[in-house]
Amino acid sequence: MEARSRGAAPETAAPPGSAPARRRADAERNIEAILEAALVCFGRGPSASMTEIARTAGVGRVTLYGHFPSREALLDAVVERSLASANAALDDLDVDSGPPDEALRRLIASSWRIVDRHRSLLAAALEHLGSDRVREQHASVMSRVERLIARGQAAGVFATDVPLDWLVTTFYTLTHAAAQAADDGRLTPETAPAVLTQTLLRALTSRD
Amino acid sequence: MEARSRGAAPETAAPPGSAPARRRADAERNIEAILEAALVCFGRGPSASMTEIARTAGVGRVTLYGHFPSREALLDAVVERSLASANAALDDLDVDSGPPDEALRRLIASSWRIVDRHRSLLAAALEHLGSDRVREQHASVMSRVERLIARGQAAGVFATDVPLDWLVTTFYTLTHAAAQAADDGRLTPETAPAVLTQTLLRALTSRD
DNA sequence: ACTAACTCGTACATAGCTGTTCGAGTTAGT
DNA sequence: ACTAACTCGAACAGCTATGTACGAGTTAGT
Repeated sequence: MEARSRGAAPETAAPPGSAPARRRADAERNIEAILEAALVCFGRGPSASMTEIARTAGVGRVTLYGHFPSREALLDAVVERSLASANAALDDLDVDSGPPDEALRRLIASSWRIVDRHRSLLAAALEHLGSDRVREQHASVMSRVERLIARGQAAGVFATDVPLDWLVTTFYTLTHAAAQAADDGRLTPETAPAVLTQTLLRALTSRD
Repeated sequence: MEARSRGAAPETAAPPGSAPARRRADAERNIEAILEAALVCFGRGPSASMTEIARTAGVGRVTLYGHFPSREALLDAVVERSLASANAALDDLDVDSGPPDEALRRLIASSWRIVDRHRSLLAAALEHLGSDRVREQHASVMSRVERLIARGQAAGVFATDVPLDWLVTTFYTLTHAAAQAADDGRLTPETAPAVLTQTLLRALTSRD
C-alpha cells in the first residue's frame, strides 16, 4: 500500500501535521484534473473505472495510481474535496442571524447548486466507502443546517415534536430529490428552488 | 440469449398471452428462493454477484441461469415481484374514501414496512435497469399515491402551488429516508412512522 | 544546464464476474 | 416404474477491473 519506488509522486496524502508536501506545479495540476474527472465520472455512475477516470482527466492510468494508491483513496479524496468546496461556498453565507425561515431560504438557494453538482457522488461514496465514513465527512457541512434548524426550533418557528436529526435529514433528502427531479426534467431548473423552498418550509415549520 | 438445450428449466418468462408455462413444483420452489435471495443480496448492495445470490438461495449457479438468462433479467424479475407484492398489500387499503389526510395516514402506515423492505433494491434497479424502466414499473403503485394526493388537492387540503408530481416525489423520498434512518438507528422503529406522518402532512398540506 | 520530479505506454500478474457447455445424478409427476 | 424435468459441480472462454513493474521520455525548478 505504500511501495512507490520511482514511479510518480512521492507523496499522496499530505501528512496531517507535517509539512505541506511540496509538489511540482505539474503534479498539482494533474491532481486537480483527476479529482475533477473523478467527480464527473462517479457522477455518471457509482461504478466508474480508474481507466475511465484517467482518460477523462487526460492522464495516464499510471499517473493516476501515482497520486492515489487505490480506487478507494481516490473516492475518499474527491468526496473530501467536494465537501471542502461546499464548506467554502457556504462560508459566505450568514446562517446565524435574521429570522430562521429567511435564513433557510438563503441556505436553500445556496445549497441548491452545490447539492445538484455533488449529488451523484454520494451514491458512489455510500456504496464503496460505507455510510459511516460518509456521515463523518459530512459532519462539518451538516452542522450548519443543524445549527440553523435548532435555532428555528428554539425560536418556535420550526417544529419541535420531531427530532432535530430528522429535520436535518428531511432537508438533505428533499434537496437531493429536487435536484434529481430537475435532472429528469420533472421539475424545471427555474422553478425547482422555489418549489423546494415552499415544501421544505412547510415540512419544517410548526403549525399554529 | 435463448439457447437452452437440456440444462435447466424449459421456460423462463411466461409468455404473456400464452399458457401459464407449467413448471415442476421443484422448479417453482427454487425460483421463489432465488427471487427472495436476490432481494436480500441486492438489498445489501447494488453490486451483488450471481454467485452470491445463488449461494444465498441455496442453489447452484447453473440452476440460477437456467431460470434467469441474465443478471439483468433477474433484477427485472425481482423488482417486478416486489412491486406486485406491494400492490397486493396496498389493495386492501381504501385510499379513495374518507378525508385525504386520514387516508394519507393509513397509506403511510401501510407503505412503511413495504418501502423499508424494498428500499435498497431500488438503488440496484436504478443503476442497472435505468430510471426509465424503474419508473415504468413503479407506475401502478405510484398511481395510488398520485390519486390520493390529487384528491386532497381538489379538496383544498393539500397544496396546489407545487406540481402534483413533486408531491408524489416528496412522499416517496421522505418515506425512503425514514426507513433508512430507522435502519441506521437514528430513528427508532416505533416512532419512525409517527414522525414521518407528521412531517409528510406538514409538507403536503396547504397552510391557511 | 542540470537534476529530481513527474509522466507515459506497455505489459504483466491476479482476480472476479458472466454466461455457456458437458455429463451425470436426482426428483417430481403420471 | 418410467420418463421428462430438473439440478448439480466442474470446467471453459471471454471480458474487465485492479494494482504493479519497467524503461524511457518530458518537464519544472534552481
